[in-house]
Amino acid sequence: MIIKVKLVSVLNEAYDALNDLLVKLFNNILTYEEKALITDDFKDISLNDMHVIEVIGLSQKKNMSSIAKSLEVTVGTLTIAINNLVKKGYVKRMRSVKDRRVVLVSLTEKGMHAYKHHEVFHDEMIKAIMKRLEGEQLDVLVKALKSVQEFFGSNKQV
Amino acid sequence: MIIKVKLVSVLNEAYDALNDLLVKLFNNILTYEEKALITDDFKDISLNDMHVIEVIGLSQKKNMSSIAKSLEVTVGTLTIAINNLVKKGYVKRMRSVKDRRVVLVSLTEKGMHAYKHHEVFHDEMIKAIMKRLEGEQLDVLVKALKSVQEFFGSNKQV
DNA sequence: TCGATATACTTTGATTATCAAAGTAAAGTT
DNA sequence: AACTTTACTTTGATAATCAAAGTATATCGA
Repeated sequence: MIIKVKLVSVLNEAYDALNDLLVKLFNNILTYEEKALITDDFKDISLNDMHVIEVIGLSQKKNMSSIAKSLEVTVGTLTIAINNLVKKGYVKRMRSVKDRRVVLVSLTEKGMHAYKHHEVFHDEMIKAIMKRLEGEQLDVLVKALKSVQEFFGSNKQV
Repeated sequence: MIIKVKLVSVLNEAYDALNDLLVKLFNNILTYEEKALITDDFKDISLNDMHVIEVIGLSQKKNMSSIAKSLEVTVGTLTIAINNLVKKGYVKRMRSVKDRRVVLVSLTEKGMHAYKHHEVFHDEMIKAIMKRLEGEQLDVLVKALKSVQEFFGSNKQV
């Protein structure tokens, strides 16, 4: 009897802890990310702008449709976001020569700097986690997160 | 707009795995939550509305300032959100008798139902996570999340 | 090859969330 | 009683978003 009660309370603790942590984590990541953006160099980009920049990436040019798909917004919405980023000098637009309907988008020098700046935020976060976990714990965490991930993966069409 | 980030730097496998998992987890929770909201009963509330309802809660009445603070928005913004929720029948407004400047907000029956509905989502999510983790794994996950939490906590004023 | 259809994008009109600043009403202070 | 502070609402402006209409180019079928 006592054992049962104890087990339940241990589980409850984990339950509460998880619930609490997930909710807080969520908000904190958002606000932290927001704040990490506001620097002297890039004071004119929003978090939203930054995510567009991330998706465009450093490598090749991307067309509007594929970027919109990655961001899960309509192409119309993206057009407006890109207009903005072009105006601010972070992004270049080009017509494809092969198919003149297609608009190819890429980062300017300034855009690439912003991209790299934002990268630091993620880097610090991951390093902070890793620093606090030792050896096997890290493996266990990765496994745990993977199984959580599977849960969401299997429920995507809900 | 969905948040998507890719890191180029390759420190080691755990680093990449963590980065990938955290980013995915973040997006998945968001979309899952969004979808869990859309039901026959509550088709007129946004995720945003839901968060307001969540903060108001089931217990006592809350004044505008404290709700706005919890949500980290201005009171003006909240006024508009509350107008909306009152119009839709989820929330009641009342003047405080003690201090007639103060507006006290609480959930209607309908609002409480919405609150409970959303609670079930959280419950299912946490239970699903716990079901997939065994003994030590759960522990490690909680510890890891706590340390991430600490990282953000200690960087709040950045 | 021409006309119809499809594709890639932009524009438009509407809605929602947001803020800062101005406005209103009540409470507190001197 | 006059001034200040507090609690909230309103206003004006901006950003993100979508659906639907519009434009230009490409492709396909007869």
